[in-house]
Amino acid sequence: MFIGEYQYKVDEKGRVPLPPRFRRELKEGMVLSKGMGEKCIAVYPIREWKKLADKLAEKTVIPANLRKLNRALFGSAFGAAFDGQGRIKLPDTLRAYAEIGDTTIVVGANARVELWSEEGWKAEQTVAEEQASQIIESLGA
Amino acid sequence: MFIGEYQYKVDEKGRVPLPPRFRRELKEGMVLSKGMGEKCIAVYPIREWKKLADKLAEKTVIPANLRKLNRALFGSAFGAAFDGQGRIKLPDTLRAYAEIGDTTIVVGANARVELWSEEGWKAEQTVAEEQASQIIESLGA
DNA sequence: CCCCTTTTCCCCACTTTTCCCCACAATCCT
DNA sequence: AGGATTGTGGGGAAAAGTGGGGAAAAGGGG
Repeated sequence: MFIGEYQYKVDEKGRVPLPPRFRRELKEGMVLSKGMGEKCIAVYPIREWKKLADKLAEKTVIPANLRKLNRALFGSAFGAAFDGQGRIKLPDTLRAYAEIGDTTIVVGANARVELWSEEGWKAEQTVAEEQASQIIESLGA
Repeated sequence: MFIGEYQYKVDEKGRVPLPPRFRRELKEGMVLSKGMGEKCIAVYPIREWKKLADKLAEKTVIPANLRKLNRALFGSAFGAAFDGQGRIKLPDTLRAYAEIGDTTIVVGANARVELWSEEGWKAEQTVAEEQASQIIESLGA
């Protein structure tokens, strides 16, 4: 389970360190892809990625919108691994898609990790909180 | 069950002691997150947090608002544990969110604990009292 | 086909931050 | 009043963030 919010610099070579707390779950490898619907980079542990891929493969009848999702997911996917310092390299295409400059916000989102630009994360946050309080109360917490 | 209201100092390193009475229930670990809707920090015993997380994980759905909830909840959540002196460290993002300076009010709220700024707690209290009297009367108490 | 240029990747080193432990002072309970 | 527990502060060791240099690989031109 990934939780927390961290800010890191992206160096001129496009490298980003991930929080040490996240590294254990990602050590076996990870897949980067476009965030579904949002302007962010999604980071899946290799195991979670496979589960996701299997779920999509099961559906023999594929509605058009799912087919689009398929293309967006797999077409934009890159494998990644840590260097000796716990950093990964962001592919230029994904970095441009998420509009990440020389700083990024790393966000734990349960089964996956997300990388945001500062501006994008701020905007997302304000929208999310209002809905969150309502749903939580409906869960009885 | 957490009850009572206590005032503590936040030292320059962002550490806060929790009331000794609370420590037994939190000894196995805790999760800090934004008090959804209110400007405070919510502290859940690890067991309570997992119950909440499981309820969300059940829903394999993809709706955008649930995705956003995931982000708001898990993104603002941080694991925490006591140091040798019964203190925890407040993450900077949460501390800023709750506008907690060098003093905080620790409030027992049944299944969870809440950390407030002095001003925020005062304001919340006056509002809460009015509503409480109404609700109690409606219960015939 | 070879060599030179450019890029990528890996490793090293410095600086900063974090975490853990110790110590003093005030308070509570007996 | 005495002892134990708790609030508060600070120092030191360990880990993490950041940047840069050099070797290996890839690409292009002679």
